[in-house]
Amino acid sequence: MFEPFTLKDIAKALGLSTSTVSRALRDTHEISAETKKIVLEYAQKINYKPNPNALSLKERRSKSIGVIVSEVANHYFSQAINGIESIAYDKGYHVIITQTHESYEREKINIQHLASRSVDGLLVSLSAETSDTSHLQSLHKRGLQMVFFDRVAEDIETHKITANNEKGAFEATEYLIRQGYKKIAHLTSSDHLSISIERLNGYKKALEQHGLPFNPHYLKYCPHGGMFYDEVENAVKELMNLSDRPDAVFVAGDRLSVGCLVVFKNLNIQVPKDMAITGFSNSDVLDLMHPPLTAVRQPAFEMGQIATDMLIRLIESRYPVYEFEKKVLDTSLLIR
Amino acid sequence: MFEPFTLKDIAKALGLSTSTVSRALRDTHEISAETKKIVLEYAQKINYKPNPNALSLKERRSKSIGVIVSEVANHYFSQAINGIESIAYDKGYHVIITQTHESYEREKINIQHLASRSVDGLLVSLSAETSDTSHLQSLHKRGLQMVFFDRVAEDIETHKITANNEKGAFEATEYLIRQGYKKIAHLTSSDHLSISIERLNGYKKALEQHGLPFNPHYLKYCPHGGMFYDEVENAVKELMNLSDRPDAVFVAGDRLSVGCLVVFKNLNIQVPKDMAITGFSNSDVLDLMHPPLTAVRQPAFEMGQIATDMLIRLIESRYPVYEFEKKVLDTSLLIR
DNA sequence: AACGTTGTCGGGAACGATTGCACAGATTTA
DNA sequence: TAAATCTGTGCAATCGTTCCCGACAACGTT
Repeated sequence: MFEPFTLKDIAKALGLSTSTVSRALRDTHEISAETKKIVLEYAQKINYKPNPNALSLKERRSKSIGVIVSEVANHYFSQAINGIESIAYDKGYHVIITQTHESYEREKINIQHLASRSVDGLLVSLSAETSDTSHLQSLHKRGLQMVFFDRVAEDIETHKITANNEKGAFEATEYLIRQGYKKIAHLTSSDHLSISIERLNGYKKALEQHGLPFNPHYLKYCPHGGMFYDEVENAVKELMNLSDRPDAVFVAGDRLSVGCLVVFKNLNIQVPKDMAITGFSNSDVLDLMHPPLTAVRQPAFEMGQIATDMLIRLIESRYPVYEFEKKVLDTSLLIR
Repeated sequence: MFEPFTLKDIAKALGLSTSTVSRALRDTHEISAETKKIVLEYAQKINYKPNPNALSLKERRSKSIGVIVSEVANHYFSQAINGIESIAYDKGYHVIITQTHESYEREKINIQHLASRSVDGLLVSLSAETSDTSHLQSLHKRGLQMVFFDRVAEDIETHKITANNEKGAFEATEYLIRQGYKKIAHLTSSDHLSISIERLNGYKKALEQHGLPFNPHYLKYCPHGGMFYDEVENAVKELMNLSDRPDAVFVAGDRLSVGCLVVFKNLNIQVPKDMAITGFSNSDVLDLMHPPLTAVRQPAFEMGQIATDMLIRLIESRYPVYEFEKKVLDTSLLIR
């Protein structure tokens, strides 16, 4: 069995009390310089580390934050996680990552797990299936701090950080229009996700501004965020079988963009001859793809950093916070 | 502040003692059915969850395992993590993921952090920079259970799980040979990594078996596992500047394979006209790449599952274990 | 000589949950 | 009827750490 050293071990070895050892290690003024030196040296020698569970129990906080994302294999999220870790480690916080795989049930379980005292706060990006946020509501009401990033819950009052989804979607759609496409479809995630709504708005606005009609048949949802291949394939097939078949598609997510290309390939749909495509994606191998994908890129790393900074400020605030920020960062259109 | 409910809260509300409440929740025989019912209903109502820190302190274990990988953005690792989580959750373990970004220093810090009592065991894949494993050795000697996967430490006696790297490398190299290439270079990670050594052996064996000489100038290492673009670019440039320039390259890793394609593209090296390429990769978008990459795929998900199962068996074993397994899983060659 | 200061240190309670033990009251047994 | 057994519950110790109280020297002051 793995038995780390405790204060008691040091105290016994040095013939002191645990309180003296504790104080020596915390560099209290009431311990003599000589004792401090002895204790510190011995602690160093055996590589003593305080038991974090005991500390958490005593301090009633764990110095760790929980992160809920749909998938770490998603480039947007893995970049955001890197941003999260960069800030959290700096401020002495541990990061616990959990994945929902876009499942509402999994999200509930993960959040319950994280909430039950082991984390001081939550960094949340909702799953595609989630429309009811009461599991988060109740925890938030009871005082668990949380900050939303990317996929935010409108009905929970706290800090939020998103990309400028509407503008990004507008630019991507406008790019397709400028390329000469007139029948532009929109493939997106589930309809209740904040990012879906905003991106749809940007898409509609671009159509409107360029005098193109919005065709409801051109709008396809994937309620599971493209987690299942069939879901994407069916959506694409429905688009292709329309009598007034679209000539381009604007895709609203990282996983969907890749999934869409795979479906096109499998269905032998030539891009961009049969169908042009542009979409949201943070993949770093976009220009290696065939066909290359013109994409809207979100500042994922920065979003992770900002969200973490906001959360830690909430956690460490000595007074309750009633003013909440909603920060919106610009996307960039990578043209290929 | 977020103050979860405790046994004391329930006891006070119901006019019982904490011990009675505790026993009622654990369904001990010595509590009357009536009391149990009252306690259970109330606990359910307020959604009581025992404080995991208090439990860890008492039980002297945390029911959580730490995972050390280089990057979650790497498809091999993200798939392995999914395998790890699938088993761990089933058995009631929490998973804490940390990234080294191929840095030895970061690896040491992460492992120290995880080890200091908060995890019951470690699932380790070494960073590219790591050659000295004494930071793991000392913890292992003191009884912290660990299982290595993919990048293993030869000098630590415990369970290990790897892909059949030698065979995979052999097949990939042989594939290039069968395609008619005769001057095959090898781009790999740092020289001390177990996977590098094994893959190099497979590469050499394939050359030998087909009567091709091994040219040391065709062998290029990336000590940081391709974390820096320059590292890969320099290696590739050196290969291209050789008087007897290679006509193909076998790449030994996921990140390197992608990195190599990016460099080729930036240097305007046509694939496979100027240079053929095949390598280890678990990316799910391989056949969307331009050029498509014939790749050796590792059973990442299964490796994660098996490693986790091994680790949990070690953790929960009532007797010390002295017999250790080294499990080797076959790779598959995806030809494109 | 009696008192207050100051500098060092130890004792013990607390954090939340579990559990061996004690004990009251009810029931059964000798 | 008294003793033994059984039920249901509470007390207190424990895990490792911190921190409030004191204890007790060795001083300096009056």
